[in-house]
Amino acid sequence: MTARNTTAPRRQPLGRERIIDETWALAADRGLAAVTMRAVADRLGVTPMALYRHVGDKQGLLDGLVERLLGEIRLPDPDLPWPDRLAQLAQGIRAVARAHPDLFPLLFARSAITEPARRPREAAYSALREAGLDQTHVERAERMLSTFVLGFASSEAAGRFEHIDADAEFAYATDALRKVLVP
Amino acid sequence: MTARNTTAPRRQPLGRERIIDETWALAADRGLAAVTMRAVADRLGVTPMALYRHVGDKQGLLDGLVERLLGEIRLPDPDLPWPDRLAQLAQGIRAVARAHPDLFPLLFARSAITEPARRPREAAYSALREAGLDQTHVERAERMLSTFVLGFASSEAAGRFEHIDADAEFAYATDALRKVLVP
DNA sequence: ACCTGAACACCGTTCAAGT
DNA sequence: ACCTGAACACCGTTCAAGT
Repeated sequence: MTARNTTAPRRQPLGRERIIDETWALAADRGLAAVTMRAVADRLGVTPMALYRHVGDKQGLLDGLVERLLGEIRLPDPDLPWPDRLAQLAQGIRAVARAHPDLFPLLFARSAITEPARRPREAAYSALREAGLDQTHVERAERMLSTFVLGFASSEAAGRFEHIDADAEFAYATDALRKVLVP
Repeated sequence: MTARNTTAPRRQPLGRERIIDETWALAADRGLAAVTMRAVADRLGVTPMALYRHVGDKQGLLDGLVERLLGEIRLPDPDLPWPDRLAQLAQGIRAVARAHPDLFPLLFARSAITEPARRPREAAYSALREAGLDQTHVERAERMLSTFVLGFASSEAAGRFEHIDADAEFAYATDALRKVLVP
């Protein structure tokens, strides 16, 4: 509420990177609801209006969070056999959902086609190609797997699998799905 | 913006049912973003404060929308064989997602355990029991199927499967999933 | 080019008061 | 019991102005 950074006014120049950094930090310690143009500006010791030049608008701020969220997904070790790579990627996505339960739903609204979603998707493609699928089947299998994994992770983050052995169930289901998609 | 219903002041008594009716209508023709305590009150010719006694708070309004959303799911014809019942239920869920794309994500945040989610879930249970699964496997299969169907429907509503034959892909994936879950 | 100040048109919610 | 009026503490965003 009171002005911040009055003793240390603008060390670095403002810019998208620094704004998203602070947005991410704010979301991490106060939750998604606390992410407002005003609050982010406050943390940067700047007027809300100053942000508009760099991030467009509020949605631009959220896009920044989606980017970071996707960047947080640990990519699988490329030396592992392909089934392990798929499993590791899926676990990486679940881990992000658990670490950022309130941010995770943002992935459902705007994801997939955007650039930052490419790296995890390519990791899945690579594993599925190595499994022997041709390109059309690789793409379809990736869509079905990611749909299930995102759905599962969202459900988990929302507490839908509260009293259930989610680890066992997830392992079982992804294994079964994989067997169907990769005959 | 201007006062409504000034010529026809409060015909019926205010109450949760009537409030949620109007909320649903508002969401249908102006979108989820237009659903505010003030706008709903305005449509009812009443002060925003009047709503609090009946719906608790803003979240109570959204819970009402979730109820209606679940109520919109067409339940399968009980005379059909179980695989068709499952398919019909899944299509019913997709249909709701397509009819209310901006409301549908609400289902992910708060669903499953709540009472209004019971009817579609019971329909799935019934089909899976008829397929010969015991109760533990019925519940697990339902969780996995609903996770996939909700994820697929959300993705579709968000436009993730824009240039893809979603019908074919959905049929293929749910069929495959069913074969795995119901051996 | 980049930031500020003031303003506009909103929000959800509390609280005391009216009937 | 049920609703209102006024107020509080916020929002995102526009616009003209400053440097």
